[in-house]
Amino acid sequence: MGQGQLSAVPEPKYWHLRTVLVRTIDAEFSTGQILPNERELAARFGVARATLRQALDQLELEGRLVRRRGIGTVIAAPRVGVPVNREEGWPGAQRSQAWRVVDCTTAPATPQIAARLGIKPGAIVHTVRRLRLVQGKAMAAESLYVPDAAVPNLPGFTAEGDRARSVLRRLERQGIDGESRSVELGVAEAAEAALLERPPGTPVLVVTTQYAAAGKLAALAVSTYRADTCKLTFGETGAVEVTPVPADAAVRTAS
Amino acid sequence: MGQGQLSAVPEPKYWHLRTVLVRTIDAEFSTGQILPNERELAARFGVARATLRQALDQLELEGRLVRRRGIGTVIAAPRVGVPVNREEGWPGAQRSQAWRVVDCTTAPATPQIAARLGIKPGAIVHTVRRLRLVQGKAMAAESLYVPDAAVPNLPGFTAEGDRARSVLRRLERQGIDGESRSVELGVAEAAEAALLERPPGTPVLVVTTQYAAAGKLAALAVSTYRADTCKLTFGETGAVEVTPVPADAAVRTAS
DNA sequence: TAGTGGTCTAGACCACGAG
DNA sequence: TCGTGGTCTAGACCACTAC
Repeated sequence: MGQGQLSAVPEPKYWHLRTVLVRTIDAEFSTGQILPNERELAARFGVARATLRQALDQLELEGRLVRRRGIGTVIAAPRVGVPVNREEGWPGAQRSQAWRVVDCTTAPATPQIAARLGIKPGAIVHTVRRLRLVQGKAMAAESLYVPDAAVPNLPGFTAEGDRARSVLRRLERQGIDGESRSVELGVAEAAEAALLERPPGTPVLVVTTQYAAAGKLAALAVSTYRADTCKLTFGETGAVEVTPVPADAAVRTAS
Repeated sequence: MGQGQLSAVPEPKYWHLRTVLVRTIDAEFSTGQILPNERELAARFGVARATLRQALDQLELEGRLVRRRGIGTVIAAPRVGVPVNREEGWPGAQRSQAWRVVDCTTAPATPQIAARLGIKPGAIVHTVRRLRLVQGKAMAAESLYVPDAAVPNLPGFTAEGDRARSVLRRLERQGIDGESRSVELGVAEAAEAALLERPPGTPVLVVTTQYAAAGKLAALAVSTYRADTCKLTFGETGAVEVTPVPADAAVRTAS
């Protein structure tokens, strides 16, 4: 691993440092390998540790590095392509082991949720929290909001696991007419962060899905995907699979 | 604006500070207003400026704040919903003023691009860079890679504006059979950052689209959307528009 | 010129993981 | 116990904007 000596350029040190590190990583390191520790790297490049960390922050945001306290900074595996579509996301897809129910609550809707569901504030809403596992790892946490009116006359279960299953089965049975989605950047709050086994503030891709059935909004799903390890994929009709998924990044840089 | 006094909790100061700031902003500030300056805020909450900045970093990542050097920290407007679909993205949609061509180059493909296009390295590829304007502001920068084989016998224009138009018109005429997309988090490199009028390292949503025509990959688009101001929307068939876009955030918190 | 956010430093201590 | 990354501090200087 080269020595460095940042030239006196008008760009910030941490940005130049990032560029140098990208080159070094691509050339001399491979997935799973551990970088020298931060204090040594900082010394090697002649910068303060905080400045080095600023560069590492960037690389972590890009999914190139994972930093583990007590372990070190390791080269991350390429991001996992996670299909986001009706088959994968809709509660009906119980057959695919993609989602695992965490818990389920039934309560009057908060004003915000009511507004987004298009129902009266205070109307009963079931909230099913689920966890999406990919290759055995928690990749996304979801809150699925279902107006009680959309799944009327639920059996009077007491166990929340039973109610969750009941709600999901109802949705599955009635099917959906369509869905509309949005994706934006967010940070994981405490609860989500815990489910995703990450610290609070972890960047996430927030996927908001509206499921329509019988001309009404049947459910609203807010899913937070780990931005460090996930690449959301949206397959579409008629698409031709050409690329056998080449390496991974470095392509945007190569424009 | 309240005084603060961070309680001695086991969570990091900057995270607690973020929570306090979120509440304060939601309660006492509205879009466009300017927060007290960083030095004063730090003093008010009894923390170092760096710690305060860590909290502000989070809020900026969430799109709640925009910090302008020489001006101050202002409350950001809600994110703009940006439609991402065939009508908006496909070069054929010249009628919509969404995209503006920046430049166009014709050159042998780099190994990375060749691999992703499923062509031989060194084969000729046209690269059209475009800028997506929403409400007059630059929201996304795109590199559209088109194998020369997909648009054969282009007229021998010299001006790159003409060649760009020519390539796009060809694509438009032949139409597409389908497309497949992926979305992931990235940071803006120097060139993209300049187009987006943001500093290098700005977080972006990277949308990669494969356009298929006649059973082959006709084009590959890599678009980088400003993560701070954009919410990507994917409209779908049969979807029911229920929400008239309520306020904005704060809903995920309210789960 | 004065005020803002952006960068950078040198140091300290803490929390976690492995031995 | 030791080494790692995570947090926090107090201060300095720079770059940009407005006046």
